[in-house]
Amino acid sequence: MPRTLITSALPYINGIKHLGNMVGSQLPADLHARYLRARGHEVMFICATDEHGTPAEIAAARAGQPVAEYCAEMWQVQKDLADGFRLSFDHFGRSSSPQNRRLTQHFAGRLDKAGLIEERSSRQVYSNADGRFLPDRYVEGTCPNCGYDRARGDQCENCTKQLDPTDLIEPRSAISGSTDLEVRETKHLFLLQSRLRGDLDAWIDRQTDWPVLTTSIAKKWLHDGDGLQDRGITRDLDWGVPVRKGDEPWPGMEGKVFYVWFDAPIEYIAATNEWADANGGDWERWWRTDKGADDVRYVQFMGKDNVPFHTLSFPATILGSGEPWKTVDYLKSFNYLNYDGGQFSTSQGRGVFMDQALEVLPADYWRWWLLSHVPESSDTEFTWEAFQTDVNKDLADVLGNFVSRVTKFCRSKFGEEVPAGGAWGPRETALAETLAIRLANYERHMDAIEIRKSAAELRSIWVAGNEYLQEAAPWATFKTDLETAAMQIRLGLNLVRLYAVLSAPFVPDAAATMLTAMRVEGADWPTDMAEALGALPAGHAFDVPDVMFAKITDERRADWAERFAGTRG
RNA sequence: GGCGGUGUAGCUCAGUUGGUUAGAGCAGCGGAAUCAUAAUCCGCGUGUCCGGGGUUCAAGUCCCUGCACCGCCA
Repeated sequence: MPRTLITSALPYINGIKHLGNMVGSQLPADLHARYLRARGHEVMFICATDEHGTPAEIAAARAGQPVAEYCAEMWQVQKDLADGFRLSFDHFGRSSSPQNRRLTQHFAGRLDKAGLIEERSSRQVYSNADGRFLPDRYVEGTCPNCGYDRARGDQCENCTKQLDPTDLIEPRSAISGSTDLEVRETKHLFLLQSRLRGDLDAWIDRQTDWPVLTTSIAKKWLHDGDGLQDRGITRDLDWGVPVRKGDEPWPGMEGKVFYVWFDAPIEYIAATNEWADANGGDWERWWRTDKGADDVRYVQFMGKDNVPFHTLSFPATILGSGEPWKTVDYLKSFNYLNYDGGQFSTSQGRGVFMDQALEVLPADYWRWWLLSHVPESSDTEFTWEAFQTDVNKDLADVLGNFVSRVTKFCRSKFGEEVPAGGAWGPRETALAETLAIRLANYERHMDAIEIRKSAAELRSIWVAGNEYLQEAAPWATFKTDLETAAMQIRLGLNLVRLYAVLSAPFVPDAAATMLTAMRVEGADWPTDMAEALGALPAGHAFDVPDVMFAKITDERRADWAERFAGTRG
């Protein structure tokens, strides 16, 4: 059985993600996972919250909670929302897990042994009032260049000049506002990525089937300017993985933690370990090529902003360890989803957030629209008008109405069981042939993770059912030839079953509704079209389902457009 | 400022290594049908492929340049 390991970029813990975040990682990853499971693959689908770092500490402080407690609560919130969107993770982990702490320390120890870690001293701003070192962006002050009084320590947003925190006039802590700051000498560990440049370059060169978006970003970072830079992998924080060399203490690094970008991707592995600990499975057969992972295909999903970390930093960690870990086989990256002429914005609360989306409509509406418009080759625009017309047309009119017209016609003319009699003619054979071709196209696009094309093909498959009904016109046939009408509607009911199976990766809830209505449990992916269209035999009882997709009215659309235009709340 | 991306029908987008009359869905117009969520099906598109140069027998597709919008800068 083919085995596929799928990871979605990890959502950061400090708040609820918006649809733009989800559409570029978790949602397409889920589509792929569901599809491959339906095709009989053994799938391990992993996601987790990325919990460490300063933003989490600050968010917790704002919420008046200890950071561990805050993260635990937010993890539950994100887990519930993932469930709400039917994201079918095999495990939704936490980068703060003991498994990740152990693995992160293990990798650091290995990298050190390989001579790839160096200690370097740097001068950093320390806030006495806050009792901590401040990352550059958390030092604010007046810009020496333009006089803007809210310049950040890394850059002035007003004049865009790059700054060092010590350049700022009257610097203060962005956390507490305290001006009681001093510059202290502190030591940090650096991962000597520059030494791995040749290995990484060769590794990237081998990925000939990756999207250009992915490899071009990696190449740029490898070759531009001075090339790949060594990277600080530790921070002076409390919240994080304590710096250790594997099981050993790291002299001089007491009280420091690994930088969030060092431990976060390791959580992909650790989350699988968490899964194994919780379910009694073997996680190493997914990750260690010396322990059975040789035949695993590993696919990652992420937005384009995450590509450098997954093509360079994380591979540097893995390759540098010198151990036989699995590296990514295919990296699917996405552009951005824009919201009504601008960007989705977490800080400004602009756009639709995961919790709000589920408040106004069921998951399938969002899944369908977002996946069929996923920003694969360029940025994509979300507008309420487009969302309304597309969803009403595709889901309510084309798919939902197909199910209604078939089941209701049958109930009124033949009763609630699959009618007997009649035999296929040329029209039915032609439909089966058309569907077989379209199914092959659908599979090809789904295999290649060409999501928009997959959605378009699936929609064509739905349309084919309406075309057939329109031409066959069982309501007319019924008046003159009862047997043929029975055959036609029997085929229609079988199409409902087929559509449930094929549509499940995109709209799992609607698919389940359709299968339940057809009184079918666990339908297999079709291999022979004619056979699949005869799966429901004469006499098989079914139920007429409720309207599957209520249409979005102009009033509701206008309402939402207004509600989500500005700030959350 | 540096780097990168985008600019194709009213809208959202496809357009493989340059090659026949530039495509899809939606919207719009006309028709058929009436089983169905006023739902379906069929037919209808001469769009300076952002502008300007250039390479070529041939460019939306390559090169240069200008403009506009956008992103990233650890």
